[in-house]
Amino acid sequence: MLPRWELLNEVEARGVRLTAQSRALIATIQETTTHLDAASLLNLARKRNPKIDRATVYRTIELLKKLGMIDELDLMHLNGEKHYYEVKIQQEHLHLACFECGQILEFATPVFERLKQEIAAANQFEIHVTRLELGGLCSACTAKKKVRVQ
Amino acid sequence: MLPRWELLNEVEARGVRLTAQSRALIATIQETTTHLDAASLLNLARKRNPKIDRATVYRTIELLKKLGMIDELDLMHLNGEKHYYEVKIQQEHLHLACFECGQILEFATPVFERLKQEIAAANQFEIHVTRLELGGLCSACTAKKKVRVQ
DNA sequence: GTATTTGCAAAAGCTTTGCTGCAAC
DNA sequence: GTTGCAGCAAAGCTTTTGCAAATAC
Repeated sequence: MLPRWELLNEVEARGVRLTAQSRALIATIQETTTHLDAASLLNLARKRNPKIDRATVYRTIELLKKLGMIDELDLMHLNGEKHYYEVKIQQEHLHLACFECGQILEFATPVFERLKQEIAAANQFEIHVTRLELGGLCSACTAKKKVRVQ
Repeated sequence: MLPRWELLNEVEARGVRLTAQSRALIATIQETTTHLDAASLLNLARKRNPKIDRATVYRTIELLKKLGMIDELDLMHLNGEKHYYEVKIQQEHLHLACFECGQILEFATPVFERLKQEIAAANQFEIHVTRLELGGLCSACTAKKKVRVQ
């Protein structure tokens, strides 16, 4: 795993004061390695602090987004319109969503970095956030499909 | 402008029967060059056929998506959670969304094609849909920011 | 004591769905 | 006469917001 933000330390290092609730939420995001949506995050964080409210979840997510410490994903809207969150890691990566089995693959390559540089240069665009998502069939589901066709 | 689907012809060529309503909707999508959301599409299409309903808009969009003739965009959710639609063109391109002025830039480059090939090969993934969106500041807004800072 | 942040509940925004009736062949 | 699509209205899902009460310092 590539280096991720140490969320709690980083946030407080920036002078933001945290309450018990947002601390529980941030700790939950930190230790969870799957892609969390707001509802799942709420459920998990309530194990640490049962009185957390939905509104606090969204407000904490908003904070972490503003600080640039988490990324918001759509994951091709495979399961409705909700958003997913992940701690930013140093190396930008992309998400492959399988329409068949719902699996999410992550992939990083230097070509992506180069592409970003080209985009920024060609358009004089200052890139803050990147979201590259691809939908299709993972290798397992492609294989299954071929069997079916034969 | 790169070649786009001739939506009406193409859809009917695939044996789909269209009603006056979906025909009006598809014609509207065809001739509109900006990124349309469902509500704007409805408003525009009603000029051709005033009795179109919202549900028909969504059902027609669904059809075109399934046929792979339009792409669905989020445009970094600059204006809420709605989706935007555009007729697919042969060359894949990406969208740059300016957080400051809301402008959407489009950009195409062979590097993106190469990246997709690499992704497909490395993951044995059959890519059906691609969504690359970048958020940040366009050149004008970057310039303004610099002036302010000086 | 003052300034924030929370919880609650309600609203908002966008999309989907069930059902009845209309339309197409 | 069947089959299916449209319109309508309601519901659904996720996110946002206003406000009074609670919390942090």
